[in-house]
Amino acid sequence: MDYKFNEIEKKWQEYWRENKTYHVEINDKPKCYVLDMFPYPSGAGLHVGHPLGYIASDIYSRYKRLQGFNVLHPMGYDAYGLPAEQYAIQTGQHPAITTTKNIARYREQLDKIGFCFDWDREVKTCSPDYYKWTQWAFQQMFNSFYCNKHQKAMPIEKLIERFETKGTLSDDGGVIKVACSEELNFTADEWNSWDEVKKQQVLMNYRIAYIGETMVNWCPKLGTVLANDEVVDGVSVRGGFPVVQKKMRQWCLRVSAYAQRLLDGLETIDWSDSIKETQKNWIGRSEGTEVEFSVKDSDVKFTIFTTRADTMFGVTFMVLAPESDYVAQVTTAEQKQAVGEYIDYVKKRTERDRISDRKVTGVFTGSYAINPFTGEAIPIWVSEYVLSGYGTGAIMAVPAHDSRDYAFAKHFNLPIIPLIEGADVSEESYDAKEGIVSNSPRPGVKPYIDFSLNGLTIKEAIAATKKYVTENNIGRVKVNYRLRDAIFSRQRYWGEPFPVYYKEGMPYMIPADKLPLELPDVDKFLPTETGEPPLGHAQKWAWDEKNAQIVDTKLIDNKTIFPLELNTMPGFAGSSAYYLRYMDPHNDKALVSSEANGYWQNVDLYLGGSEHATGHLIYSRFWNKFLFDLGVVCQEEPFKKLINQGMIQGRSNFVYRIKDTNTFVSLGLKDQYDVTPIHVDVNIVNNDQLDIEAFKAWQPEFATAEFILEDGKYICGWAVEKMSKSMFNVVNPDMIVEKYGADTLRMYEMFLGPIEQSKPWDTKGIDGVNRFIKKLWNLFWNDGKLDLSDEQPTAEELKTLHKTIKKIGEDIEHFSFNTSVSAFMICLNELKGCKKRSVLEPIVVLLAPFMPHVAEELWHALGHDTSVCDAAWPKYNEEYLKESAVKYPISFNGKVRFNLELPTDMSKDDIEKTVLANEQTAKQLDGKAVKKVIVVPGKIVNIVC
RNA sequence: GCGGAUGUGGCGAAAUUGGUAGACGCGCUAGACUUAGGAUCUAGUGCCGUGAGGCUUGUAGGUUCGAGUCCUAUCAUCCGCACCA
Repeated sequence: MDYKFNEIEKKWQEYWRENKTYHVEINDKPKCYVLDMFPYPSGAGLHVGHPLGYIASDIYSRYKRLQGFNVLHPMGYDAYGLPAEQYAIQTGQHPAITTTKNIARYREQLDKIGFCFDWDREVKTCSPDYYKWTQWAFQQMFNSFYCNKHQKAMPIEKLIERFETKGTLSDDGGVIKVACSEELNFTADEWNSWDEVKKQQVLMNYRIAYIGETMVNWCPKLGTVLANDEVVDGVSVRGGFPVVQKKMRQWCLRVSAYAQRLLDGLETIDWSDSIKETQKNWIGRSEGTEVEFSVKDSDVKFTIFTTRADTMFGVTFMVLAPESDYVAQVTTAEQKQAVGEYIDYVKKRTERDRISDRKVTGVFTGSYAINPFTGEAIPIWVSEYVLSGYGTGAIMAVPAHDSRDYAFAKHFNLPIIPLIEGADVSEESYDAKEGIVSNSPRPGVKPYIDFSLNGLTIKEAIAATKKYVTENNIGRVKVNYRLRDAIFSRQRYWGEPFPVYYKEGMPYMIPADKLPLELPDVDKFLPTETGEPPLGHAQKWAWDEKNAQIVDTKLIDNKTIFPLELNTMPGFAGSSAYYLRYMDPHNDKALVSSEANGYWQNVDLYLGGSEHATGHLIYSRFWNKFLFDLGVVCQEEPFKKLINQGMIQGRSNFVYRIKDTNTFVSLGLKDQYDVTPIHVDVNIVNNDQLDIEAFKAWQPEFATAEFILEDGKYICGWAVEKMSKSMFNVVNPDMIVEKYGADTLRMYEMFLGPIEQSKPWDTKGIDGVNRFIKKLWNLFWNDGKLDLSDEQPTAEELKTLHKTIKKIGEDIEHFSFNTSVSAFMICLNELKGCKKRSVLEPIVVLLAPFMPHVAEELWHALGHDTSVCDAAWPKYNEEYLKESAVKYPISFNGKVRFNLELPTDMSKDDIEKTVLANEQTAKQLDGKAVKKVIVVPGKIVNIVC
């Protein structure tokens, strides 16, 4: 019987759909949650790289199910975002329409591959019953603040109560420890005297979702702000447009409050080292000291941050960031013009300029700071190499031990004082954190304070300085993070609307029972002429506070009818908690019920690309931790284990046209001519051999092409490039499915190599996998009928079977799917046409995760009337795996080696005797006296002579 | 500059974690069956050498009876962070 994969695949895909084979509900079995990063449905459809991760997770899901787990394996769409909107602007189509179309196309393509998704749980981030919960979470963040003492988010009411009774005074007499944008200090009386607007302004300083006036990444071409992870090398990730820094009022999420927990959490989860490292870098924890400096002949004091508190005696100048508020305070009248000019110069420079040329620039403010350790007056400079956004935006410069300070000192001729014994700073700074401190204070200098670091190691000196600074109240120990708050507004249309209206300039949340606030229709998607976001075009986009409803924009009177927020949320809003929604997708009372969350807990296995390391995977963890603080979810980390599948690159093919002709020369002969390589559609090339007729038909200009062949063939050149339409190297999964079947596609994608590695797609080799499936298939059938015997298996057959059961199970647990495919091939070779039911039936179950359609067909042919998905994973028996003899490598003084087969149960003494009695051993020994025989049990025999 | 990962045949890759390197597949060679072959089957295939034999896991050392695997340097490629004080 022929292997008619398209009939089989169609038949079982329908069967699974009709029988709801993959539908899951909470039951009393142990759970397993296997999740793929949901796709963004672009217009291009899926290429062969997209399903790689889906196939791997599908195999794992099916395996876990066969092992008796209740497996949640859902799929959905991340449907809001910039590309759909850019497309809408270009084509005039509503993004909702193109998105719906794209989703349908994705679904069609996914269905052909035979995944075990529970489609009843599908989510789309752009559908109102989904984004209701995105908006809800945002409102919870607005109504929360982060308490650093308890290290968790708390209701803002608690903070208000506190302000009403104690202001910002904490129990220990300091300022309350809460995450904020700016440290405020006020009494209860002051608080109580303020009006509503002032109170709201102050609260904004503490809310987890807040409006902040911050430097943002503004992308003029896209007409929107972007988050830090959406900008690379000064250009936008989407589109590659220039990005400039601009101060704007924006919604922000206080992700930075969670920096330490985001860092600590990494220790508890099973992710790859590289992605953990990437997140650690992104969070950028740095432990240091803040030290207060006063300005000479002035009341101004300012604070610097340093990780090298041991270098206090080597400070020779101070540097402020150009954006720092201190600049205006310390600039003297004489220097005012120079500083002003410098700041104008810095403003003109973009992020990109700064990255590309690292010129040493700066200007003296005219003021001097007093070093609290030496009493010296040291000049205060302004320079762009100090960043306003990190630390305090001000540094103490120690040119001897910091290369940037060194470059600055050399350029402006400032003094350099080495502080480490033996450090030579004549050519470059000594940045290493190793050595013994000296010159602290310098010998012969009258001590300003009674404190010395001389003779200590750097580590000890840092600790000693911290202690001194803290005790003498001139500073404090401080941990800084590079992680910044996430900017949460986008001046775009195609995103979640904020459930917010404005009264007297302050934002208010629309009532929770009125959610979702649905995205209104607009006729233009471009920003309005006034620079307002596209929602400014909406006809009905005002909030009637009294009647709690949306009304016509024209009615806004700012008394009872107020304007609604015009910005929308960014792409990561909808993708931050979608894994929770899958647990309980139709619940309209809660994001997820506590029953559903209590059962499914969190994601056991998460598969997706590593490009989300500093975006989605940070935001999701933050979002989940916030919901954890609220008590909405029971697990602090959303994704227990993460696997980053590699990218599938394209393998492009080239033809070589002889210059100024329409003649093409085959690869092997091209060096004899002056040729231009031209990308050719990989779909008309087979094993690098060009289908000449198809090529002529491909594009009109090639219709009359002529060819110089080698061995009667036209051989194409090739290169590995990104898979993209413009390279003509996109391979579509449907085409593979059509030609070879879904099972072959699944097996082959796994066979390509380790799941985490990036690799080019190369259709060469797919025949090998296809051949395996055909051979396997033919083993079962004869003359269109199942043809298996009930004979007992031989010891060899049992060994092969049990070896395979063991191997496949271990491989799946270790996500080593490529070796599983090999193991199946070896198994088939070893069985040598064995047609015994007792051997083949368990193998069908082993194959079910990999090639579900074939397995299902065979399973039913074997007489089962339920799905193979409901079978039990076979257990292997160690008994059958025992070797009758083991091959021992034998060496003589490490020089000569050969192998000897010995029974496994032999004692050490017997092994020695047998080895020495062995003919080959005797020959090798050649009369030499044996000094020692070493036996490492089960492994090796050594003879020392 | 800091950090992470990877280097094995013509190609994709294995290697029970320190024990006969190159499993399995592709490709290639020869043969069989075929009107035909982009079908199927059989055998061979790391490199050098007619040969016995020698060499071989980026390079150079080291530990070990024994190293692809561990240690130390070094080179190459890829990725993340980066005037972060």
